[in-house]
Amino acid sequence: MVPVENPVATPAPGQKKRLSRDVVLSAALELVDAEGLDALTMRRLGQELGRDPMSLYRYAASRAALLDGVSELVLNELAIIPDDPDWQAQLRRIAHDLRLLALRHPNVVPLLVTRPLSTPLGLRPLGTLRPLEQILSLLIDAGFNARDALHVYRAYYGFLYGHILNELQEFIVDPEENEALLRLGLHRLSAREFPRLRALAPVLADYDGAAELDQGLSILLSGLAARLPSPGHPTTA
Amino acid sequence: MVPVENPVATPAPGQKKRLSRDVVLSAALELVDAEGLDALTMRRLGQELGRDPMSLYRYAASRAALLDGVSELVLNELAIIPDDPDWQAQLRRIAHDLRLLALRHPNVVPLLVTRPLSTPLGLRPLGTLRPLEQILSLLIDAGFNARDALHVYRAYYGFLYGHILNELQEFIVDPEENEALLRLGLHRLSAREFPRLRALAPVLADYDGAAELDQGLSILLSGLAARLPSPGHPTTA
DNA sequence: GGGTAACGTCTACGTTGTAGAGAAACTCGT
DNA sequence: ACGAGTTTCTCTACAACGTAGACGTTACCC
Repeated sequence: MVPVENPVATPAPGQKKRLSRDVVLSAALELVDAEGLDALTMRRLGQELGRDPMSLYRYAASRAALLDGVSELVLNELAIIPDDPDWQAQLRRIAHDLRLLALRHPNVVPLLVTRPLSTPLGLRPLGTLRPLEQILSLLIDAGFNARDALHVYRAYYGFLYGHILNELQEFIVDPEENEALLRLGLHRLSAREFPRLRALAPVLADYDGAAELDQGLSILLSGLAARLPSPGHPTTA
Repeated sequence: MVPVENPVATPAPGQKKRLSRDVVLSAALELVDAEGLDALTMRRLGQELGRDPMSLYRYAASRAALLDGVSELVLNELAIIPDDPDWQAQLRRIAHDLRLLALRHPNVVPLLVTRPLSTPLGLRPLGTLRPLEQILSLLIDAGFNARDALHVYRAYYGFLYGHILNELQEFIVDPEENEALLRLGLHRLSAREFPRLRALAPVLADYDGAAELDQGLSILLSGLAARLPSPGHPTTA
């Protein structure tokens, strides 16, 4: 009998096949999703893949590069269709998509947010620059000039990231507990120094992130549209 | 001769006086400002203070707690005067203050942004909750009901943090280099895949963060004011 | 002084990222 | 089918890290 394609048939899923960048990054993402960023060590990831930790360096030059890879992988889940002429609707959709993505991978958000701070724009993983490029394209195609497109992008992405950070911060600690003060750990706060916060406990506890995001977007997008030469009529600049 | 207040006069600055939480945190902040977050290790900080690393544990229970302490220290630089009835002006001022603070301590921003993600609201260092409480106070005193105040706060802080992250990301790499494409490292990008980004190099290079922040705030604040029952006339809810 | 508590140091352990040398497995021309 | 050449993976080792626990040292109070 000739050897089969996969020489050692490993019934247990994902044990000993050939490695690849995607396999490594996916495993890394899985680990981060399941146990948080700190759990992602080279040794642990190696163990998860049934491989020597050192083998990983073939697919990511360092731990930092591995983290970048994970960011990239996650951002690839975001689809941007640059053909839609209705830029506001498109930006709205993308915002909600990104929000859901963040909720799906909350442990990755710190990466998305902080890694770019230590990497100059041009040296970032391409996957993380693609959304930027595509949104610029979208806006320019919709009639903005390049400079204005950049302004819109900045206000938009700034607000979007801000919202996501905000929402993730307010995650409930102990869903078992149903007294809001306790659930958020607010009982520790002195009632004299933090009366407002304590009083807001119930409101804090039921946070509708999607609605809040949408309202903010409405304000921002209509404000931007009003303030800039409306797309389709390239006026000044 | 009675012993003086400071028993051992150490002429060399900052060598051997008694430690204290403030001394430790300040040294930590200095180190982070100068060399980045990774440079802040217990051993290194100990060395910086001329002390055994272990002594630090008297003043911060762990490295994580030390980081929280640094966040707190930085946020204490932010002054909020809760008496101003002109909430928009006040929020504007605070936003610009926080922006400058972030530019002064760019290496601390990742802390400000990510630490809260791993700490439930109520368990955060008090110093980091105080701004929240004070801004809520400000808004409520200005006439908002509690629920609306929270909405305003969220939109505002979300946008503010988003802007700060955005601005810090676009920091120039090599100020010596004066060709924008090169300065931002954008020359690495394929002209086919990233035409928009590359074309925007000169615009990216001269980023007026303060102006951009201010415009965004204008949009947001006036939008919020228009959308909510105007302060002074507590209507619904 | 002497007792007590706070402060600081020492030593030691387990874990981390990763350099460097080598073994093992795959690929391909013949 | 086979050996050369390349790619992939493993082994060993090291310096640096966070921190537990026991111990010495200093400051303070009556």
